[in-house]
Amino acid sequence: MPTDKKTACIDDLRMRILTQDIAPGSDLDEAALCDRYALSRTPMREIFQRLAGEGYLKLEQNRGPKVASMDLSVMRMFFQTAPMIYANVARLAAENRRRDELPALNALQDKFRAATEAGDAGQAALLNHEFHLQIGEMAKNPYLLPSLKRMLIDHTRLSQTFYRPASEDESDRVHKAVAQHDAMIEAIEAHDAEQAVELTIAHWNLSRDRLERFVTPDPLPIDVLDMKDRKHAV
Amino acid sequence: MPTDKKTACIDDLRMRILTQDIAPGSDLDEAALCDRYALSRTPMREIFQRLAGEGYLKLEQNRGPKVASMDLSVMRMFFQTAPMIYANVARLAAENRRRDELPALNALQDKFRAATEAGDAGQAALLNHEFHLQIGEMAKNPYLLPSLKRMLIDHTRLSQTFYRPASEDESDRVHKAVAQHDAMIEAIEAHDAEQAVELTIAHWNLSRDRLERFVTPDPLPIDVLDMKDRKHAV
DNA sequence: AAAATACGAAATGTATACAAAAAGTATTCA
DNA sequence: TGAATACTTTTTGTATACATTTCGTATTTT
Repeated sequence: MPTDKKTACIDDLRMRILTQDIAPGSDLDEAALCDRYALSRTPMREIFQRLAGEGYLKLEQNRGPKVASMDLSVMRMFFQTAPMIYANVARLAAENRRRDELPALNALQDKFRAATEAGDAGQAALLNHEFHLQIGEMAKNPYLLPSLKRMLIDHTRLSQTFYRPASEDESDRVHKAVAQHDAMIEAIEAHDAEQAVELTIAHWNLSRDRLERFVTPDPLPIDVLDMKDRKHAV
Repeated sequence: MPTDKKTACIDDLRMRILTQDIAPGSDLDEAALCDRYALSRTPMREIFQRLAGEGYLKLEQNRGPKVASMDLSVMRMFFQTAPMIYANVARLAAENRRRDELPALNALQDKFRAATEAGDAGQAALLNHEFHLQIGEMAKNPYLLPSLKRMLIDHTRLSQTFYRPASEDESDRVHKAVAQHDAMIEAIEAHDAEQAVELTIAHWNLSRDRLERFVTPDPLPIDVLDMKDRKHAV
């Protein structure tokens, strides 16, 4: 079945972008990717269109696809908008979830917990992504879902360091995040919208500082950079 | 330049979907559209992918594209979510608008007013769409924009009757909507976020009742429909 | 006659050849 | 040497042929 090859390619590209294996802002080489995934140009270009629609890529006339960038001006909006989207999605998920959707959420949480305990940071970030995406699906709101998905792309890319705790304090943060997921599942299962919102805000506050630090790293020493390199560094 | 043909096709399809010239839920005939717009299948399929990404179409494996449907369960979410998205976009637009973006907004409002005065309902609805889209662009928030765009698709499709006032009372509504646009421009120009939010809520409240009535039309007489036709009618 | 199967026609998906545009390179001319 | 231009190569866009899947129809079988 050749279509599996195509979805496998899409999933792999998404994963590589989320883990920053393919860096924000970098160009994609159509021919190379066709080669790598054993697809011809036509389906590969359809994949680019799809990923662009989801916000992973940016397409322009007569040039190759670019991975969505994460400049500082956009990041400001990220931190401003995230709590609103996440909280409202959580509320709707608690209100509208179906019983048969809960096992999938629990399964993701189990895998997520295992990844954090195993210290597999990349996998933990991806499973956290899927966990919140599943909550998004349970909200049953086709208008908010695209915004949530775009937020989660950048959130996951930013959080690549979150699950690789450097200190005791940061390790404690990860444990707290896992516990918050458990509590969120409970609230959603109990149709407790207010609790789900409260937990989501707490969850956001827990990660915000860590994410912000990743956005604004220590500036490079300016004097050793000429103008050209400096432009690149920003 | 053959690319103009392509963007013209996209724009025309968007327009036809927004005006319900192509009905929600209906299937698109690839071959017929290739014929109509004088494009071969490859660019036409890229167009389908793009429009699907924007929420105009829905694509499934091995079947033709379908225009996004507007079932009642989705409409419930529409009315629940719209004020939040619109209000937040308006706030951000007032905060972040650039001076050089105001002329475009004013130009759209002029055309919009002219369309309402000329009684061109379809054009008025489309220009109202563009007006709010322009506000969305001015908000500079790539996370909210996709949600706004999806809301506006359904909003515009629902509002097809709004600008075709059947009574004196409804005509008054249209005048009020035009005046609210003027006030919103003023608030955005003055960087008055609170006022922009307040006006947006009022604008929403003005149209909500009218839209809701369009969602739940009088049911068709059931006894003259057999099962097959009934399925079609819903 | 009703259900099941098999066949054919239409559609959807993919590969590839060709066309147009952009980018890179070398050559010319000052 | 350096800027400008022409040429070549590479990349991007489009058309079309072919493969695969789906759907409608007719035939077979009970």
